[in-house]
Amino acid sequence: METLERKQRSREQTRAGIVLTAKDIARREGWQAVSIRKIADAIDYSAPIVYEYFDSKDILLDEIRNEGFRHLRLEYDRIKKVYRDPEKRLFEMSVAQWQFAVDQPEIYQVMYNLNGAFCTIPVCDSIELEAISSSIREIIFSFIPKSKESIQKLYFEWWSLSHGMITLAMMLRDHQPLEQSEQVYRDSIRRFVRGLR
Amino acid sequence: METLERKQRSREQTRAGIVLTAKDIARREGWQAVSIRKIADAIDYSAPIVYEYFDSKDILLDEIRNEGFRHLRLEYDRIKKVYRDPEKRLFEMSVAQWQFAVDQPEIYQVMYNLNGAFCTIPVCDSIELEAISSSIREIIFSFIPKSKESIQKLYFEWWSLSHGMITLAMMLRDHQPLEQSEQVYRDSIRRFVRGLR
DNA sequence: ACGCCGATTTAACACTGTTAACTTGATGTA
DNA sequence: TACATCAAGTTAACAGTGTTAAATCGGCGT
Repeated sequence: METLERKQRSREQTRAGIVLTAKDIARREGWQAVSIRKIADAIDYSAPIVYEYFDSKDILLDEIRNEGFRHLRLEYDRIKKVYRDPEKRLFEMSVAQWQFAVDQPEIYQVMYNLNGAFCTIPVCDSIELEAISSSIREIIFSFIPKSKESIQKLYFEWWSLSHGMITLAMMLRDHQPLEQSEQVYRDSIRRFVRGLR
Repeated sequence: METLERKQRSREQTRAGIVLTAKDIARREGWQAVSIRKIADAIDYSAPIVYEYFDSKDILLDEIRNEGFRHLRLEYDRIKKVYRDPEKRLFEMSVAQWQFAVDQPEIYQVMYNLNGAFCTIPVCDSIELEAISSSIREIIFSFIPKSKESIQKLYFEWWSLSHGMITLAMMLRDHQPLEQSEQVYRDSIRRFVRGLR
């Protein structure tokens, strides 16, 4: 008989396969084209098998979303290790967020329910998101120690600026080249960070 | 026999009814809950009737989206008539955009494919959007006459700031009261407008 | 009375998420 | 060897989706 670990390993492999193909379909055809049956076909199983790994499509999407936030958090941790200057840190984190959205747009979409991606589980409940949030707030605090409310306000401003530019840059990508948008993004973030001083 | 106008009037009424119920369902249950059959039921017709007025769901959504942009443009025109100072104009237009998104979130959602709303017709192809865009760019130009590229850059910055704050404020509404977000919005827009000077 | 025409509906197709019921093959036991 | 058990996986079904072709039905003119 096969050992229990062996079974578990194969379980984790098919689980990973489900997540992978979901992202793959989303990347190529958009999230509205992602269906359980299509995923099942791709991993050579029938549809109900997918439900052995994820209780619902919603939960699958939530998993992918949190995977995205986790990835971003790891990037942030890496940046925090490399740079000590809070200004540099915040700038590099912003750039990392841009790069993430450009490299894996389908993940960014499911994180914020953009462009046909739709997960009913509230984003704000995500622990991963909370980790990211406090990570950024911490840095802002580290160079202007103010009240919780002021930090929250500044964090909201930073997030809005970054998120707004990313989503609009995606939307206008045929109308305004991404490199140009990125330049504006970097300038704006730099100005924002300077403004914190 | 009924006159042709009479027929046309009733046609336009049911057409308006379709649009109205679509928005109504979206407002109460979200865009992912809007279906042709549900709309048809609400206006006491069978599903195929809807297709007499809109060739596809996509086109219906596009209509609603453009209605939204048109509404916003009218607001902008009104503001331009009331105020002469470009700074005041841009500020009031920004506030109008905020108010619009708060009052009719379902429209704002379909305009930008947010939260389950999904229309495959590219937003950028909308003439109404173009009208709005040039309206804003015109104002920015009116107090800093620069090159087309610079104006486009500033417009992109303004739009990102506004759109980013609106979408995140919606997302965080349970976590951070809308009134507070609006205050931050007004402050940020004011700063942006000042910065143009 | 008949035929036409336009308005409207029914029925169908290929999908969707999701679940219950079934098959199938391998294993352990008498 | 024969039988029971059990897990893995499949089929089939339900209610819903967008969309379209075919059928119905009522009123009008001839």
